[in-house]
Amino acid sequence: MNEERRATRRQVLEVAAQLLEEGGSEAVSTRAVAAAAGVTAPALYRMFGDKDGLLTELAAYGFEMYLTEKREALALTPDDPVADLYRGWDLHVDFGVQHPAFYMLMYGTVQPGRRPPAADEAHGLLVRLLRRAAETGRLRVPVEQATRVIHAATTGATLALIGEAPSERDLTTSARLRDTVIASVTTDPPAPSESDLASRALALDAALENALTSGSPAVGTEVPLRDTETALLRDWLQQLAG
Amino acid sequence: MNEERRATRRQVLEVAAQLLEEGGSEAVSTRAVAAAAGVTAPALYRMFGDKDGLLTELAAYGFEMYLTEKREALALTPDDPVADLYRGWDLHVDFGVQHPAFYMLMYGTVQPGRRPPAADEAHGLLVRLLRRAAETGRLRVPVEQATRVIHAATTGATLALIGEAPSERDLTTSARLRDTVIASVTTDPPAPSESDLASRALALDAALENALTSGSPAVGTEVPLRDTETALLRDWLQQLAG
DNA sequence: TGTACATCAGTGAACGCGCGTTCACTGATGTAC
DNA sequence: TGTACATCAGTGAACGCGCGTTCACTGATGTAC
Repeated sequence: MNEERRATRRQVLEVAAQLLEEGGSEAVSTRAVAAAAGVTAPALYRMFGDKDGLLTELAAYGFEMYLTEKREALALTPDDPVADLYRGWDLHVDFGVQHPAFYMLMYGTVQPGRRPPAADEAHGLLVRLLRRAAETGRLRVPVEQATRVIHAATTGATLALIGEAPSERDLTTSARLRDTVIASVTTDPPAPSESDLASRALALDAALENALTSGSPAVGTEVPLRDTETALLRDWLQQLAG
Repeated sequence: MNEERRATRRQVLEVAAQLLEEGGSEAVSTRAVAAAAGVTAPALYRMFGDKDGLLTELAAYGFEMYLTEKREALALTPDDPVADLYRGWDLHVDFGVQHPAFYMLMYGTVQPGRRPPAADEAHGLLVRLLRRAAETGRLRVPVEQATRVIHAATTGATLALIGEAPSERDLTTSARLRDTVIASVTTDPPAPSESDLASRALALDAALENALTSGSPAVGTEVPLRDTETALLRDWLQQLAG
């Protein structure tokens, strides 16, 4: 009954999630989870290996919850990737405020240099958004830099909100920071007449990146240059962008 | 021997600080601190009340350390408060990177709506800096708003840096965010010819705030209006600023 | 179709540990006469 | 100056607890003949 086992596992995670939301990360002990889920301790160890395994899966569960909650809102705007950046910011902050304990499990830095994998997935989501913006020439700086800046600012805004008592929370701080930061890495839609060297170089670079990393080359995605030539070209593009 | 007791207390805090820096907050248990400091458990309880008392004093000790480290760098620039904002940002981030465990004790949100008092003191430092900027007409938004935005962005940048492995840390992210955010709340030095309504209104408001809250009125700091008049005036100033 | 065996998720019970905290007591210091 | 007493920081030892984890075992399920 593989099916049944997966259901039990799922239920254990739901119970753990509830404990986390109600009592913070301290409330999530192997014993508390096992007891609340009506499961014996060794059964839990068989499922998740050890406590760390449980927490990792719990973080993944939280990320899945995030995606489920925001599914429809996450639909991409066809021709305005920058608008998606604004929406992405708000969804991120909103999730953090709604689920502070989960957010801290996913984004709270426990040890220097160690990030939970769920945060990586969320990071990937942001990178995809920014790559799309770069492809349409809306990015003023390289994707990597934009990612770092937006990530730092978003988590800062969210954690600051979480740290405040619910009564004195002020969402305009997040909105203000959002507008400032996103504006600083994006450009207005380029008018056909004007030639913005930097953003066009970045747009081409993003397209190259995409073509090189995507598995199966579709029409228009083959790079007809040699590897060394491509590398040199991308180096020049970076220079034009800088 | 009150002197001696204070020295012991100090030494216990130093030992606790060392444990914190080496092993993170988990390493700071009452037993571990007592043992490492060569003190019995009840002695430690007599000194700090309970574990929470110890942690609170430890956070305060960390803030004191911050001030000591940065003492000379914190000297204010006489006529450019905005430059001080830049410097303050860098000092903050630098401290966080140098002392991640302390930083997380001081700024890491443990429970929603609860902030350690040491963070309040650091917050006060920022408010003072911004009030000075407002007084010279260099602020584009009210002090309160500027504080929130800068605080969120600074902690976000610092925590992001701490979360990265030391090898892949990139200080330009912090610098970029710093420039963007500070520029968004400040203005260039006002030229005498142009009359920037908003920033002048804010400058007057900041001066009023100062005059009202400072204990002993010095020359030029008395407010000759009635309370209700002052309140109305400040309301108008806020409107002009908005 | 029936029996013998292997696999393995789950059980009941316990392991040792480090934790925060507190007990009854000691012994040094300061104070009053 | 000397004695009696009060104060109180510090001692040695223990409290009970919840923790992560593991033991030997059961019993249901699936597989081979």
